[in-house]
Amino acid sequence: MKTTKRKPTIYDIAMVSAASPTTVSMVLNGQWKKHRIKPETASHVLKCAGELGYAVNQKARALRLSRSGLAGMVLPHYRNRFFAGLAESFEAEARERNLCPIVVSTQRDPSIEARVTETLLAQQVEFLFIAGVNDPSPLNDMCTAAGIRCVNVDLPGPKAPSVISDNRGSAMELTELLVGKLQAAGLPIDDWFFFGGVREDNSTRERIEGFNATLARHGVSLPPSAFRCEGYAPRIAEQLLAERYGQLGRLPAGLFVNGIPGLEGAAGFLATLSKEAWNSTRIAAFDWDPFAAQMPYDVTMVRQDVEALIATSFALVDDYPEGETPLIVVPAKLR
Amino acid sequence: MKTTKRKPTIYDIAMVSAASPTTVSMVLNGQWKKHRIKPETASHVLKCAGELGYAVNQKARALRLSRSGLAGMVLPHYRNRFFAGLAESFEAEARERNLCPIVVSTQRDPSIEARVTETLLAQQVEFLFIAGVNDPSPLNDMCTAAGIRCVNVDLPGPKAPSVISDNRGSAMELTELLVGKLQAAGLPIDDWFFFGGVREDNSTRERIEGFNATLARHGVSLPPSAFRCEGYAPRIAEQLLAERYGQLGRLPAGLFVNGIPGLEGAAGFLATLSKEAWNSTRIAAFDWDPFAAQMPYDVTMVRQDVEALIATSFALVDDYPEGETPLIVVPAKLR
DNA sequence: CTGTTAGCGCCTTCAC
DNA sequence: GTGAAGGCGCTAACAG
Repeated sequence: MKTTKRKPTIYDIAMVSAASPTTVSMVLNGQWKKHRIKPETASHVLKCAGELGYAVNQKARALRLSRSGLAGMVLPHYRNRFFAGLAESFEAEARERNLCPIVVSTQRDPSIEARVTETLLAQQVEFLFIAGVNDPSPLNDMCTAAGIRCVNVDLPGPKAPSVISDNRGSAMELTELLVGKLQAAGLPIDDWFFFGGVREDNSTRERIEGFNATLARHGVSLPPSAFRCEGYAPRIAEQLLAERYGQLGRLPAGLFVNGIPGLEGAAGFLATLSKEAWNSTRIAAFDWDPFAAQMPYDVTMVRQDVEALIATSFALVDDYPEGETPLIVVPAKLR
Repeated sequence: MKTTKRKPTIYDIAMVSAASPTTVSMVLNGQWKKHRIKPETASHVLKCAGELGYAVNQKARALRLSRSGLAGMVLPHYRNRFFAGLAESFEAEARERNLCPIVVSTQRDPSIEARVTETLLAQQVEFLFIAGVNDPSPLNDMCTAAGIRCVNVDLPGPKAPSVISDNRGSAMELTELLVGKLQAAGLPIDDWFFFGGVREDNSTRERIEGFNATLARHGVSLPPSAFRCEGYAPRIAEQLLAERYGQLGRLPAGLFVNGIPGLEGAAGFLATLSKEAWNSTRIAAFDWDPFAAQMPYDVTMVRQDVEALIATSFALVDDYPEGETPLIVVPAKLR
């Protein structure tokens, strides 16, 4: 076994195969047909390359072609099915296009978001997808400054094209479904608690709007106290729900959990209750989790269509609306 | 706002700041102190760089220095807390070292595993961590052929240094704990079903050994029929459990679920049962999931120490045991 | 059909 | 203190 320290280059292959570097390069790129290189030469070169264990140095190729072959994506973390799905769809689609996916998590920390974006841009990624950050605009600015295309995924921003889920529509559908369940169970339809997420976030705002719109159609209007959106941490949701329970002396009939981390927290509190308590409530949640679906209480979740989100984003970078920042809305699915 | 197509280079900065490319390079690398460049020159260069929105081209730097600044990791997916945790710990640690993390998922598909590894090697990653693949050895060979260090994370292999969780020890602890719970509840300690995972996998083998060893200490020996390890898919686990339930007409007293996807499937079947059924069983599982922890039945999970796994792996690439392939075992935590 | 040449953007000796 | 020159590995004109 050769234990050469240095990796073989096309010059090594040229040496061994007694061809010129150019010939080797063309053969390796499969362009030898076009340049009418003798098949025997080609196969000989290929054989030598194989024996040397040659692999292109993408760095050098990238420098020469000024195409890195890298596709970048930033997202907050992988700890739930939504972001995990985004990451996996992104990777699959990138591979499909012979790009190397680089996805990096930011923990929703603006300073990490900036650093990561900088790193990715320095690596000359061919485009950047931005998901679940605090505010996409500064990152969008960094990209345009570097002349790199970017698209905001699932959170809109004025500085770049955005692809988002139909949060408003899904919230309406979900609420409608829950109202039906409450009525069927003989439970009141005007006794709700909406919690989790961040009020300023577009998705939260849209979901609240959809929720309210559907309730309004049923003649229900909720007081501000029925809404508590104070962050993504499960712990917060758990406390908020416990607090609400303390105030009412029971669970609200309808629980609208804005975000799966919130449901995680809520589950912690619900686990302390009895079956009777569970029977008197119906739960709606964004997004979807396989374990949550097996809980002993009634919970209906919305699964965002991550494949569509990613596919649409890729279509967008292919056909980039230079200068414009359209907002594309993708429907979600109910579970 | 400048909308130059081409990204600025150090030559652009040299032009604007009226210094030479060398000076610019040294300033940008923070080596100007060492080269006794005038502070005013330095700050002026820095200012110009900022105004131009300059960012180093890592491709070019990598080519020149033959250091890519990239750290690679492959894993099967992000859909559970174990792999999500591995990915996030890896990223954090890589960032700590000013490396750009590239983690790619393979869906446990050997052909994707090979392709991904090839891609990562072509990108000149400085080292590669390999987790949750089918068989690490071919990938290890690719790495050594390319002269790139690699370490197997949580699955050992003879071709590279490996860092794994103490599956045997944790399984023993977990089993001991479950036996205690069964005894306390007046349930039999010789009525078990062990399912999920893949028999050939090292982790499964180790867990079975630990499980059996602890039971043996309690004078219990299980028939082969008590073990069913036929894959990682939740669906399979669900079927196996349902089947076993059908055979016995009830749940086994002790359920040992090998892998969180298995628990996901098991949850699906358990959800169809009554509270009485739940009360007559105690569940043990690898690994940990926040929702599973809130289930209405008794489940004890092992949380693998992903931070330690990653930290140990990084230590290993720093101080690489050239030629040797040690096996380092890291303890896990019970929950 | 194949070889020569000139960079891609950056860093690092070595002169001045 | 600063600048000039060469080359990392690869590719795409051009010449032969």
